[in-house]
Amino acid sequence: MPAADTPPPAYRRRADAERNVAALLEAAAASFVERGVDAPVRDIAARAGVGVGTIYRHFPTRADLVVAVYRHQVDELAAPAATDAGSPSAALRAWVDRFVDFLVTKHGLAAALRSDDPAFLALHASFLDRLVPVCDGLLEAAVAAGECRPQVTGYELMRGIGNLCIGAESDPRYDARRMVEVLLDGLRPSS
Amino acid sequence: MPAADTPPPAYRRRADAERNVAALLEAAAASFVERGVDAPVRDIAARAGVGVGTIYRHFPTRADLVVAVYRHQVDELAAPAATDAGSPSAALRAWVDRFVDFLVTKHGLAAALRSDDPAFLALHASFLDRLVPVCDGLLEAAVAAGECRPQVTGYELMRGIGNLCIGAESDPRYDARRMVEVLLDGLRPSS
DNA sequence: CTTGCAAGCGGAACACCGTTCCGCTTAACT
DNA sequence: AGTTAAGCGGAACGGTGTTCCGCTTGCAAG
Repeated sequence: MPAADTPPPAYRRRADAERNVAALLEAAAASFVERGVDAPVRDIAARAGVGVGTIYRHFPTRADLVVAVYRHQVDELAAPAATDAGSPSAALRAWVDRFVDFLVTKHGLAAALRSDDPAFLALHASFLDRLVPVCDGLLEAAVAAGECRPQVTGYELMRGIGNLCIGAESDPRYDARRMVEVLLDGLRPSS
Repeated sequence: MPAADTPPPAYRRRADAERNVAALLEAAAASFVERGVDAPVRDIAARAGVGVGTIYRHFPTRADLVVAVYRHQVDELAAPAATDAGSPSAALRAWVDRFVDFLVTKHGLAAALRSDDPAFLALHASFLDRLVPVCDGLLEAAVAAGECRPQVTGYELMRGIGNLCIGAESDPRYDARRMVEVLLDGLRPSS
């Protein structure tokens, strides 16, 4: 499975291949916006002006494509917060807000993270490997400061937040942000 | 769309049809356990010893089949609690526990409730119509007693709980029950 | 018991999807 | 210009949901 995004891949890729990968990433991003991360392979290929075989050559599994499309945004989530939040729990809340913003704007991504479809398996691994340590660090700091009860692990918290974001984009009566807030409130030490 | 479960359907159904409906319900229930509520139509039909056309005749949409299979359990959830819980918030918690138990033991049902697949549309309506009033009543009582903050609607709470149950059956590191507990804790009045 | 009819049935057929595979094209280096 | 293999396209396959229509059969009337 090729890196598919990092500019210097050890030994050069052919120029047309490079072009196709770029076109595919752009086409996939557009299709994901319009039809969600389950957008049909053929649609993406057609939009990029390539055959379906070309998709599978560069992105053997759907997860590879999704990861590549959202690589930069995940990088930003994995990076330390730009501004100081004042307290460990405020820092946790700020990060969770960013995470929710990311998920809520991606059709079907939150659901894909919970899918047992083998094509999405690598997605769990990739996203969680990157983000769970961040979440865990923030959570443990808040716990150490006595601002959170140690009820859940960082992993569980991320999964719970991800779950609360599922379907939010198509249900005007459901406010994922508020639900996540309530979940975090549930971690506050009892009076 | 036939009632498919109530014994007296106004004008009698043919005896073989009645047998087939019963066989289908049994086959579907078994398939749902083994392969989840997305079990292939052909599998269910084969198991019941009927053709696929027969499924669609009695259950035009997958939602109809799912609703029929779980009808009794939903009825129980819609019925008032058998025992007095002591306080409105304890009653809410008890009911939520039952709801979670129901969802967690059904492969893919929680996810189906969030699916935007048109075949599942009627599922949202049916389940929510039955259960949201119950949840709303319990929640409002708890709010009135000052045991819950009025942060969310009964609808949102049910959606949130349902979401927290997605994928729980296949992830040993994730405890849906505990997450739901935390969510409910988030509704307690702040110290 | 025979007959007529429509409810009901089966499964072929169709549309769509992910995925694989292989013969052809073409970039890149000599 | 020649050589080579990386890369490409899209036909083909298997699995799905869904529709459709000719045949079967329960059932009631004669």
